[in-house]
Amino acid sequence: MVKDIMLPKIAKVVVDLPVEGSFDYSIPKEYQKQVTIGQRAVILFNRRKMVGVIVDLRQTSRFKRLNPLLSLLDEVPAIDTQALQLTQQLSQQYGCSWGEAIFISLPPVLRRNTRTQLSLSKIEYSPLEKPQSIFLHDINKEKKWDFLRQKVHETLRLGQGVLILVHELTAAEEVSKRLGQTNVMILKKKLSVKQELAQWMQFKSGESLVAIGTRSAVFAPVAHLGFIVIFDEEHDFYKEEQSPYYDARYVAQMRAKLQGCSLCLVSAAPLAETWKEVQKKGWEKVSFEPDSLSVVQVVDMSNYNPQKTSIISFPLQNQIQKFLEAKKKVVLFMNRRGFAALTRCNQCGFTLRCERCDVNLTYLHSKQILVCRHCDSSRELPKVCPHCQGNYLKSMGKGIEKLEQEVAQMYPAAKVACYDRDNPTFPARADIILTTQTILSVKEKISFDFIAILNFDAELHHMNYRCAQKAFTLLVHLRQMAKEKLMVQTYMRDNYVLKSVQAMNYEKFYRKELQLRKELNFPPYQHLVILKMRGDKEEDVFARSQAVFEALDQKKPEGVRVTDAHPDVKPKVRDKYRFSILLKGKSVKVILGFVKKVLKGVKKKRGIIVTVEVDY
DNA sequence: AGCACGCCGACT
DNA sequence: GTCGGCGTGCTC
Repeated sequence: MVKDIMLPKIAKVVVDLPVEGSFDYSIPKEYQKQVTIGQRAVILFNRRKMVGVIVDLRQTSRFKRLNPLLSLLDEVPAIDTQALQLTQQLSQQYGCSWGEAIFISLPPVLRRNTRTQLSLSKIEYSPLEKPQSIFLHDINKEKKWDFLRQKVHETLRLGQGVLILVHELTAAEEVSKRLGQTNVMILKKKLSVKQELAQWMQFKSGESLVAIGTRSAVFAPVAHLGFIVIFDEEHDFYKEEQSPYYDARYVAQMRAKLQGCSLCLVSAAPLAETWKEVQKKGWEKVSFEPDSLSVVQVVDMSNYNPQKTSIISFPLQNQIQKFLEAKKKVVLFMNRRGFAALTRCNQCGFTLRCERCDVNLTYLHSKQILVCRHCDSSRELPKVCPHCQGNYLKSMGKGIEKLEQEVAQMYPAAKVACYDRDNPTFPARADIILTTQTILSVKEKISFDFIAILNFDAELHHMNYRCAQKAFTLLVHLRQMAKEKLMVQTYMRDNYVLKSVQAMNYEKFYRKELQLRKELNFPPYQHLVILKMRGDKEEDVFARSQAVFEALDQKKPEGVRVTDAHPDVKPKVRDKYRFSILLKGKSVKVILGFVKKVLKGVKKKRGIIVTVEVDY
């Protein structure tokens, strides 16, 4: 009888909805002995059958009438207490409900009404001595792998697990190969329900001790986690594209702290945020003798190409000739995909545009189609002008496919090919490769004799506080990939990004970059919360944004800055007009709390979706 | 998120 | 009179 009183009667349950707080359910007698925190249960929520997660157990509830738990789905908690804490922190940092955070951390199979028979790891493990935070400067390929191999080996010897995050799946294969461990599991996308479940259980049971994967792998239930590695943290791929817009790098750091495990960031050109952390928080910096460095030659285009006649300057032509004669590979880098950025009728001036996004369509010569860079929709190139039926459609604005034709004409003896997201097979046999960012995905595997960046300045002209960082990262990586020479064509030869890479002076870049971030109140000194609003009618979305802005501006707490409501970088995508408001301040928590309060107070408007993003 | 409740305009 | 639009609020 006494025992019976101690059994839990009430379960606090959260669901995958944007609602704050948990909900009380009575636990039927037959479940009271087996119920635990972290199990999933089927519940009736607002007359709907849903899957919820039990986050607490109680004896009493302040509610009179409770619905019962309909059934329990797991024998052993699907989510352990540390993972629950992690998701709670995630919800606070990225402004979603705890429930949404929990469900985003579960693999899609477990978000649904599926039963599991999980078993927990019974492997013996030794506790950690002292968790380390390591920054591994990726400037010596072989020694980098030696270091990581040894670290991973050490961790496994203690019976602890390893989590490795990569920016894309192709890199996972390479990492797995380099580590040469047997109990490695790559978290692939697009698995069958059965496979996905099997993979999840292999980590829970300790059968696999090393998880390698992209973004969502940060939640992999690796048993006795002892070591987290993040490769190339500077990639945008670590940011989730849907709400909650979490950042896997940051979540990994939260997880390391919670779990008391070691963390290692591996990067050739880390984020300024990381550089500061390493200096200020006394991270261990591991840096080896750098591999031999290629020469950097800067071509000042205002001297060599004042009339802007060709994107390939004379010095570049000379170099291409020289390398081709020596039977060496040439890579020409330009960050513009496709053939033409603009297709217009020379008779009536009609320009081919995406109706749903109001942007010019990009012509892809390789696929003979026009694509929209915002919504990815595509259509065939019309034979005649849709407006005047004339025969004068003309393409303008060079992409790498157009360049391919020009270069092929200039060097008829050379084999020329494109490598970008539209031509994704690596042209191994080409003499001259025209490429975009895509080239970075072969960074670990291939290097080239000569790389030229045709239009470096384009990298610096984005309206984003991270653009200098991105340009720096790009330059460093391309310099590493070029065995002999990196050529940079620019009109801005005195820019600090270029200067720092020329001198390979990391300190110089980060000092300047951090100073600018500080002056302009950007991360890591202050945090950014971006409010995005979208809807069908431009006036309505703007009116709502304006109303939200006014309310924010009126009640903003001390030290928080709010910008006007302005059209987004992409003002229209898929027929939805988009506006944003930016908030800056020292504490994300304070800003998010404030934003939530204000949004509750401002009148809602039908069909307008509001989302919140942090630090991007 | 989704679903009910409730309050105002044009219809058999 | 009432059907149905949409703004508001709640979900244990």
